[in-house]
Amino acid sequence: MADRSDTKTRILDAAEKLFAERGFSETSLRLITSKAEVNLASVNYHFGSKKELIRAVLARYLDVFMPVASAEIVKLQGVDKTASLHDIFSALVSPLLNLNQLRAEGTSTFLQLLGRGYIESQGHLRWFITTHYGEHLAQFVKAVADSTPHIPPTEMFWRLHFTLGTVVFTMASADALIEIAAADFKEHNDIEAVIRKVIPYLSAGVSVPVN
Amino acid sequence: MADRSDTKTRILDAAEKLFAERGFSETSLRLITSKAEVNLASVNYHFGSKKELIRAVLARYLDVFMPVASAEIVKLQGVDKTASLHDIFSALVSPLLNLNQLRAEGTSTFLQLLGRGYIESQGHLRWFITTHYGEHLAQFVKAVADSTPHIPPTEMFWRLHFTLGTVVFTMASADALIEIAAADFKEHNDIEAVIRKVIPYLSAGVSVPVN
DNA sequence: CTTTAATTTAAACGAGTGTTTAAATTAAAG
DNA sequence: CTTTAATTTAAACACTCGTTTAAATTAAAG
Repeated sequence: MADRSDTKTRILDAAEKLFAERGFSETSLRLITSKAEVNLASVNYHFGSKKELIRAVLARYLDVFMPVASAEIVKLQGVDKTASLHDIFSALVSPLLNLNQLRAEGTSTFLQLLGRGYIESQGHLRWFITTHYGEHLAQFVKAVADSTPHIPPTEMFWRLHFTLGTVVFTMASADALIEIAAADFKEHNDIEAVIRKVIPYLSAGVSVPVN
Repeated sequence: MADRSDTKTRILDAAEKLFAERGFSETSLRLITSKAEVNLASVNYHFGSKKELIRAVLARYLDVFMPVASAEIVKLQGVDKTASLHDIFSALVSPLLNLNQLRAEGTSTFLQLLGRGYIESQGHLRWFITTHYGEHLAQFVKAVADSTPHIPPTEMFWRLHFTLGTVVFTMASADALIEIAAADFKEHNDIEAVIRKVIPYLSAGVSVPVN
């Protein structure tokens, strides 16, 4: 097996790019394999099915991001027992930006994939993420809850989903929004600028007193 | 032409229900016409294409909602020159709930359709909404901007899109979230409860001072 | 070198999609 | 009643999709 992984990698690289910019169901295997310059059948040979390819694309990022993000949260809580919401969200910025070292446009690709995943999937991706990375998610949720003891758990449930919606939608359409902002306001942003804009918004929303 | 509109209405009713709960591209014309108990070809006969059917489904709600919402904003600004963000968002609640008188489950169907529309559409729905209801949207954006003069226009651009993301994502998955909240927290919500929960979150996020 | 395993390839399969057509049916107008 | 128009119907069209198959090719092992 010479470059057995070469074909796999070519597929993953082409797939993640296309998935991120057009969504999963709008991206056919024929488009992926033609961009990757590999045979159509090689997807099913190496990954089994399109569903498993989607999971593999996401796992390649999540396996890197999740442990690093977890470590940042732990580190933050070690330093500051009463970390603010803003601090907690900010702790995720460098793990996110590190993905640009993993692959070009890694950060925005990952965030867009996450957005697409939550928007499109009828369940199999939600299931995949929560069963494979559930402990990390639970740890993050706990950190957020501890930082805002005045918000009851049931209210926090809703606000975290509001937050998920904000992030997911913003990231899925980030490219378009950045373009519009440049055209209408002559303000040139990248994905990091968007992340830094959204954090105060989320922090304020999650922590606003009830009633 | 006896019940010419009957077939059209049967199609619209079946389509909006299916579109709201499974999305546009996941809903085939064959599924719609079988639920509506009409012939497959009648969709193309009455609406021309699937795209135009989608627009017709949305227009049936927007034509009712937009003028009423606009009127509420105007009324609010007449009474209170310095209406708060919370007031402005709250002014939309009764126009939204009025849709339940238009059709059963009207409010949640409309909000879910809006969410699906913004999430799924590759542009034609965004274009349709902004060109047909642009003045209403501009009026709403102005009201929000006037209520928060400390937020510069370019920052407001981003925050309104964050808001759109929150609403759209929450509403598209509202049914699932309401179910989970009932199962996990024994808290039974309807669409109105969700709307009332999201307003403080949005208000806080949009108005939080920059830096 | 020969054998065995892994991979790539071209082709086809079967199912699903939106749309179109032309005939049949129903309603409206003269 | 007859003619004309509107609507409904069944069938087919043309296309795309993910997946499978079996043969050809390439790499690894003995």
